[in-house]
Amino acid sequence: MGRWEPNARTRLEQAALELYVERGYEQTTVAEIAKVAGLTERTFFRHFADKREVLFSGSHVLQDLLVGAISASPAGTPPIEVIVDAFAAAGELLEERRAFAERRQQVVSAHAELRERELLKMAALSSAAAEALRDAGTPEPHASLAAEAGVAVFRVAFERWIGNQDGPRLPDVIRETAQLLQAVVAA
Amino acid sequence: MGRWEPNARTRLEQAALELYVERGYEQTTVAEIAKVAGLTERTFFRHFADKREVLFSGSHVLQDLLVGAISASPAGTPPIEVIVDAFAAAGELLEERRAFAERRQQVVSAHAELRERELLKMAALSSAAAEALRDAGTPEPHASLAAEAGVAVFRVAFERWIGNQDGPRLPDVIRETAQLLQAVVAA
DNA sequence: TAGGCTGATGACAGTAACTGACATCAAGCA
DNA sequence: TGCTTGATGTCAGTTACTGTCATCAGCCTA
Repeated sequence: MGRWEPNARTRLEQAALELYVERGYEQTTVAEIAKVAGLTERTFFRHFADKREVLFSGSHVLQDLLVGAISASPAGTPPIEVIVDAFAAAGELLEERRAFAERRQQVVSAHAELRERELLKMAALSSAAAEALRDAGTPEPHASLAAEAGVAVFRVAFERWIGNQDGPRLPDVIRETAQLLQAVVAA
Repeated sequence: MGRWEPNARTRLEQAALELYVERGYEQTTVAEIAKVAGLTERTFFRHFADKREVLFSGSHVLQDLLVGAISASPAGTPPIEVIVDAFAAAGELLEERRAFAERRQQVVSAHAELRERELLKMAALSSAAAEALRDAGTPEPHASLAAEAGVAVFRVAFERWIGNQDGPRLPDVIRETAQLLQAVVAA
């Protein structure tokens, strides 16, 4: 056994979500989170840049998944198709963690500070997707537009999915929403 | 003459932008901004919710313009057309304030905290646009999708416009970008 | 096996964003 | 003339976040 309990980072994440749910984000201090995790405030800030970031460690996983899917798509596929497929693949991950996603989303959407951070993560997702598209040969501004369109679809699809228990699976909602976007934009 | 110099709010905004440009956002304290404006830190926080917000008072003007344009559009117009026209109209405002917009954008894009806030304002713009579309009879999720598509177009168009001195006017860049989106999504 | 190095943590002091409570005082109104 | 109002100042307090130094188990190396 090591000198310290393992998984400090994970313990902090769990403690934070727990407390944010129980008593709200603003009413929770970082010192409390650290204490529940058996650590100190200073250690919290060694693992996370700020009080918000502790809820967003999963976003880089999503981003890697997205970029990987884009890079793996066969050359010559239209960018919008590449993007929608990639988001559908990433959506699979969330589908598998639906209970967690729901719990987390309830906290995030209740606090402007956290919504802000989520938007920043989405913007990062969009930038990364656009870069992956450019690497695959799509020029600007088409790459950015396809990436932004993908994020728009994801946003709307996610909201429909999260608010509709027992509804269709997220990847399917994403594909369906993409078709709707196509109709809306074409009109 | 009143008891205090008038336009406290405007003075704070100008002082803040000035200092953010000169020495950077993080290196500027709210106390310094207030001092330059001839006020105290406490008064700053009576006018603006936080250190970021002082750069974003213009966003509600943009939002009002956008919503007004949507509401004024003739019934029966396809939502995407309504949205693009509305953003083009809003773009006219920025075109007229290009020098200011450029200066301000240089500060905002240099600091993650400020980019975050800008994304929140964009999200608010999207929500307000979607609501205006719904009021005009467009059902969900079409209203949200059209609004998100509009924001996507605006984002890409704004970036192209700001980075291209002597290029076409913002409203024209917006319309052109909208056509590109249509092509990208249709593909 | 002794001794030094490393990396995660604790302890502690400090800065600055933000808030609540109360005081001030010119202008307008009764 | 006196009351109310609204924008401001003052001051004390909380908490997010940072810099710095100390600690110490496990590992590596001589």
